[in-house]
Amino acid sequence: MQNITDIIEAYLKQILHDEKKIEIKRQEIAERFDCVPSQINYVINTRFTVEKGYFVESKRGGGGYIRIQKIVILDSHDLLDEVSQWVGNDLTEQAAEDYLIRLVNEQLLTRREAILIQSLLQKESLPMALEDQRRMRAHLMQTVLQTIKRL
Amino acid sequence: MQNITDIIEAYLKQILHDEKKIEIKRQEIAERFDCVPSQINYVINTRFTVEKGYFVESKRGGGGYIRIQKIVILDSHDLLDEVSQWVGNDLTEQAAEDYLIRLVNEQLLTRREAILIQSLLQKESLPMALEDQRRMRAHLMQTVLQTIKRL
DNA sequence: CAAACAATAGTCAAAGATGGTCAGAGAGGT
DNA sequence: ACCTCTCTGACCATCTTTGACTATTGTTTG
Repeated sequence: MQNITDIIEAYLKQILHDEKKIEIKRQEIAERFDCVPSQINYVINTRFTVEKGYFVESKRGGGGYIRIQKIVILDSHDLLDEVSQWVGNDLTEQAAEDYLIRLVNEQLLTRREAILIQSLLQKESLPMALEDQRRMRAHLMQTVLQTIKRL
Repeated sequence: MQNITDIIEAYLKQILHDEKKIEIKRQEIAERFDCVPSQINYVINTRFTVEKGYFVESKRGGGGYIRIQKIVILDSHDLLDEVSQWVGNDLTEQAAEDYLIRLVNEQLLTRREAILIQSLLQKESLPMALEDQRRMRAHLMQTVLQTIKRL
């Protein structure tokens, strides 16, 4: 945890813990953490993705900003359907993990359950060509999502 | 006990005696013991395996690490190993269900967990030829059994 | 108002920083 | 000699950091 990305991620998440939404100036954050501005894009692209449950907007030009919001879904059924849509029929290992963490955070799964499922979705568990693997993983994830509904 | 592998193994285990989990930088350890970095992989692959009760994670790139965790040994490990033997590399849907029920009865899984896993092992979730299906099911079940050990 | 200028943010590819793999050399025991 | 375990290094994979170039929006100027 001594790489800048993790530090900036922690900083932003700590704020998001209290506020529901934050608005930053890319340049300011970059200065505060003494890094190049595009580093901020990297943080956002890797740590504040849809899979992880964030919604990001931005505007360029004078008075520009980057706004990060935690996606709030009131009804858990909706969340399941939405994740189902995002998953589609192609899913990487990383995205699967992100979704599972999300489901744990939304208390639709326990940590144990998520770990079990994750272990089944990792590449070692799906011995087949990469492309088939992703399709299979998506298929299994869809099953999980449907199963959660009737638990 | 004069080879580096044993020395590094002892060093790491001594730390793991106090801490439940350690996180190292491959390069640092290699330097400390004056060996090539890949030596560390050798140590981990031969001395910190799942069979020996360790769980290892790692990350590459800036801020990378290797994390080693001791798995808590349950008395039920025998049962898990036994089931693992029975399962082998061929498993029918019915047999899978029976084993899962057994694991629930032995309180190694909750009912919910078993249902989730079962849904992933049913034929609808494994779209492939029957024979491959049974092999895949066995493979996934083996993963489950291993994973339970570190839950 | 259009053109120039200023102020932001985005993209992308290259470089940097780690860890992983694997085949072959080396060492120790039988 | 032969076998097994250890050690090494070249090459690979993945994640992070940087910076040059691009795109968009707001402001000023002719």
